[in-house]
Amino acid sequence: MDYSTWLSSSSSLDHTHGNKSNNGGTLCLFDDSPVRHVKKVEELQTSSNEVATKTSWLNNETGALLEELNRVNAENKRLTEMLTVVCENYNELKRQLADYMSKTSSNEVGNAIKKRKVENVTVAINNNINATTARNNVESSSSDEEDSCGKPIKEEAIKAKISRVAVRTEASDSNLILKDGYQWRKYGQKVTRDNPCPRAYFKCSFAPTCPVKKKVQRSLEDQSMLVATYEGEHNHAPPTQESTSSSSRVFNVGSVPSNQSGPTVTLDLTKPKSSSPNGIANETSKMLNNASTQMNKFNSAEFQKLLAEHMASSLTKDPTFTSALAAAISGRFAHQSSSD
DNA sequence: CGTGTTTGACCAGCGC
DNA sequence: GCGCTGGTCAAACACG
Repeated sequence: MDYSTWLSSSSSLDHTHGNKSNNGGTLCLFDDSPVRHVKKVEELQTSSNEVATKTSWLNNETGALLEELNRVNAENKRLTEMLTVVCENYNELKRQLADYMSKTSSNEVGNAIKKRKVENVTVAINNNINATTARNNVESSSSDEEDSCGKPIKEEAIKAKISRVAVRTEASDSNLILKDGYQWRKYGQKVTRDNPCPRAYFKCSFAPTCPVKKKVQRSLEDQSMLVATYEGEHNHAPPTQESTSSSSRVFNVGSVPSNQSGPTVTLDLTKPKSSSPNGIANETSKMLNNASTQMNKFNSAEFQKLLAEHMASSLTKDPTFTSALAAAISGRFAHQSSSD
């Protein structure tokens, strides 16, 4: 909205003579007694001053917001650069780990290393990669993983995007259902050897169109933690919140909990120790998730919407501005009606 | 009656 | 080959 045109229009009144103005055409306001003319002129002058003050304030506010926007953009750029560096470091670490694992397997255990154990390592690597990059749309580089013998690892293990999420729940809560925005169909439950707590098997309810599966099991160390292992990627959008809001536990993988009193949502960062490359990578992925969340917040349409709302709110909440605006509008209407 | 869950049976991979 | 284990199937069941 361009208040300056209204301002110039208001200031074009002929105050000194209290008479008809040919260029503005605000005739009807001044076809009255001289005393009332003076009063109206004074009122309009006051309104005009208020609008001018408000415009000045608006300009300052806009400048401040633009400055903030520039600052956020610069920070965004800096974080992107950091992200690139961290990804490069992580890839280097992963390569060193692979080298170390292959050396270890050939030197210490030789060719007798078990295929299942190698697969476990692969899964661990995939976990870290997915935790680090899932929200940044960086492709997993694990597709060329090979075992100690140089053979390609089982195709499912490579193709399936595996990620692991730990969610804190009530220890007394016996069911293994946790809502993550998608709908799941349970197709099995099994007690595994290494954990007395049963493991539940779920398929995406869009199966077979959507191949995603998940396994949910209580953590052996902390039974209040539900560990969900996801395999594959959804090829469809999650159902609307309305359709899934019946559950008490709704979370987003890798996101900041929206409610402080809600469940603690973490990626499963507990397994590898921080002194190991995996541990470092996990710490990195944790930082990246936070950074990514912040970046997304500033870049999102939601943030822009909030910005616009903040500006609108700042204007409408100011009583002097609204009265000045009303006066200016009434003056404008008078201006138009007189020119007709 | 349709949909989702439960649970015992079955299968495949692996180690011995 | 056999047993163990994890994963899946499918009939029975529960529920709205």
